[in-house]
Amino acid sequence: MPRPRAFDEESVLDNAMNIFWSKGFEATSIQDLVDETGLNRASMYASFGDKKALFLRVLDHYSQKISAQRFADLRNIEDGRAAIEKTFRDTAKTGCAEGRHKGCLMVNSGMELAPHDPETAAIAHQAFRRAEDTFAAALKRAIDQGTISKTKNVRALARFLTGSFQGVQLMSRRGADQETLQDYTDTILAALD
Amino acid sequence: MPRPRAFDEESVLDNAMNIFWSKGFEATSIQDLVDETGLNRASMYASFGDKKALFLRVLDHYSQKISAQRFADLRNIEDGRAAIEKTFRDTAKTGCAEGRHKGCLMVNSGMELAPHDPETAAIAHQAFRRAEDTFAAALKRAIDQGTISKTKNVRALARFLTGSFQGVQLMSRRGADQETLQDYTDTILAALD
DNA sequence: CAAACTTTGGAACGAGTGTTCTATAATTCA
DNA sequence: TGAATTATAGAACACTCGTTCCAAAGTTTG
Repeated sequence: MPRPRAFDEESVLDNAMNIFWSKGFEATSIQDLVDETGLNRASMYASFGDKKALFLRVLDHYSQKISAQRFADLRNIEDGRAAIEKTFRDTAKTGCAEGRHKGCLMVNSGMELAPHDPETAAIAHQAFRRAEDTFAAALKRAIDQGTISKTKNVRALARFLTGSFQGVQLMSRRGADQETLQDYTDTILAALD
Repeated sequence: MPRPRAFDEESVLDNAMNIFWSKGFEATSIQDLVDETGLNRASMYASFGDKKALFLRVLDHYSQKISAQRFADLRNIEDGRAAIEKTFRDTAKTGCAEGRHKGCLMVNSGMELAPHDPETAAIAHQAFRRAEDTFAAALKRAIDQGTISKTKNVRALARFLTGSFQGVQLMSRRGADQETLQDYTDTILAALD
């Protein structure tokens, strides 16, 4: 019965995500979103609610589409140590390859909003809690496989890797050069020995 | 001849710094600054120029007053390894002690503005380049003193420590609990072995 | 075809933004 | 004391912000 939508929700979220990712929440205006998504203001408010609600949708979209991909290898590669190494190497490579240095939306948003916005804080907290668990699982595999010493504290190491992952994303957003990022990740991975 | 200023420039910068530190550049309004510094709008513009100029002054102020203090031990403690350890332990302790989790203004600002503001990007870049050199100097001392293996790559390790330092600041701004921060820093320091 | 219903385009809103202006107050030097 | 000079207070500015409203357009079902 109703008039059908003229836009694809997924691609609108993609576009909105890229703006928030690049500029951050506060610096992104509704006008920016209208311009970049091609979507009309009224349609935006009708479909997604206000700016904050759209942002939370985008955060979820990012989590499912980008983060999931970033951690796919970490989950799927059977060799635990190789999984961790590939995750960091790929992250570092991507980080200094992209022309616009954007880092990771989840890290960026946590930094920008967490201290004053409990909702975003909770989402970011949960996301990295999950990352920590994923690292822990890979570490356990590696220990079972004998590529990491069983004397290591898995939880502490997982926290270290999670923090370091965010550190790499941070450095790449700040525009770190390839050499620095390489040294950084090499030393992170050497900490597994 | 002129009417003397009714405010102390240093304490105005202190107050302005705390707002920017807590809320970030974009989310801080001129009204916030006026309210918190007690300084009149006109006086603010006359003395510091526009918002961006004030922010750059604040960044410099932070660098001299806060950063310098944070890295004082790293420079001054003769025992290189102890200097590094104390720097990280103190940073982690401060990071989860403060009621309001603010992190490090230089890290925050680099994250928020670097991709779109060359000025801030350059200031942050220089600041952490200096930090890297300070870590490198401490590492060299430690190697000379025999507390760190001379087979280590000093530059790579310095870059790792600089990235990790920012990672700790990031985590503490995101509200990481003490246990996580502790595990994180312990593992960072263990990488020196 | 016509009724029902939703999206669309674009104007409009009030509030808040960063910034500037003007008049007044305060101090010092002649 | 009076002229010169600067800071202060607060109104005012133009603009952008996020948000809402309304009429017109479009599609589907009866």
